Amino acid sequence: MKQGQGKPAADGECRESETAPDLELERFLPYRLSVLTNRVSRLMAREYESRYGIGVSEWRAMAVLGREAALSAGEVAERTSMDKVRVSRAVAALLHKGFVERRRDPVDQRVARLSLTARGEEVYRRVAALALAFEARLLAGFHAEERRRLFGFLERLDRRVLELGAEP
Amino acid sequence: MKQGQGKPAADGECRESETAPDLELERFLPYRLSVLTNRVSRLMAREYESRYGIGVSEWRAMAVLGREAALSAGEVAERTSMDKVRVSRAVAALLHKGFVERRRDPVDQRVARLSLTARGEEVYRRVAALALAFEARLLAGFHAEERRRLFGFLERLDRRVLELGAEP
DNA sequence: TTGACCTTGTTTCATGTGAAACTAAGTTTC
DNA sequence: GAAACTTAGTTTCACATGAAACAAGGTCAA
Repeated sequence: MKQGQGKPAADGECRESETAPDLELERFLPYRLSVLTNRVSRLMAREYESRYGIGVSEWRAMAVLGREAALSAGEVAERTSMDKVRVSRAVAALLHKGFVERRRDPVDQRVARLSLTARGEEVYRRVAALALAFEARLLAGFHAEERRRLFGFLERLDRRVLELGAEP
Repeated sequence: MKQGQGKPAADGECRESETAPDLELERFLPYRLSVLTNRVSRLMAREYESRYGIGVSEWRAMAVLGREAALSAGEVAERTSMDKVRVSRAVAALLHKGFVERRRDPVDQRVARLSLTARGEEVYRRVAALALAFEARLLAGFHAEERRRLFGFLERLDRRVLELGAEP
């Protein structure tokens, strides 16, 4: 099924810039990451979206507010790696659903202090449990050492991509 | 900066379902994958978008057509893990830009056989080279054994997520 | 050969996204 | 103390996404 009539890249000659780079998507890291990530996200989101009616952005905001209350929108953005627009919308939705409450910071009227409501806390606990269970199933075949290594790799790649993004 | 006033989860008691699961986004695999992937994709896409005016979907379609010509849209979808809507639009854009040509399959008039044009081939070669160079920079700190391990992990996770998605 | 069904690919529609413009509040400078 | 600047968060706009409806071709059975 492979190699319908691809480019075997001939052997000898190699006209001009016709180097025909050997790029196979299956072995290309950005592609593999993208496909895997989308599958993981979709599968997990499906669960809490259908059960609790919240999307990924909302869940991320709740996840940080569940551990640390009275954050500003900007702090939520930092901790979730989302931009401020996405946070703004996620928070608006959560306010509307009654999972988050907002009060203006008395010292600086521009910032809004965000916290989970009682209902929000409840949902947070459930979704957090769901999420951890999902992760556990995902990593079921990995023993402790492998998990460490996996996270180590992701950590290194993340640092690296930030470096590369900063340079040019 | 951490632990503004989070939930230290007390120590002894644990009312009702108040198990307060310990979910820290930084240590949560789906989140880590998502953030890393988005950074990688954005950074790389920026390069070829600005230079060659093609987006991620278009690039993926070209990547498979560059190795294997006369594919149907459905086959492109399979090989790129994109759905048929995305492929349809990517192909429409590539046709418009003159990077791809389409001819109806004489045997089955429903399917369209897609191939890169000469210009498409040229762009394919350049973007492929760009992509491979980018990947090389990304993996610069990984020696061969680590790369193998990394891809092995991704492979296992991918299989696992497909299993989990198929079950329920 | 005609009618029921399936398959390929496109279009519609409702939603999510982020860059840039914007509003409101705070700070600085002279 | 008021113009100039900065910062927090929202809104606008233009575009990407995917589920579902659709059109057009193909297959199968009676």
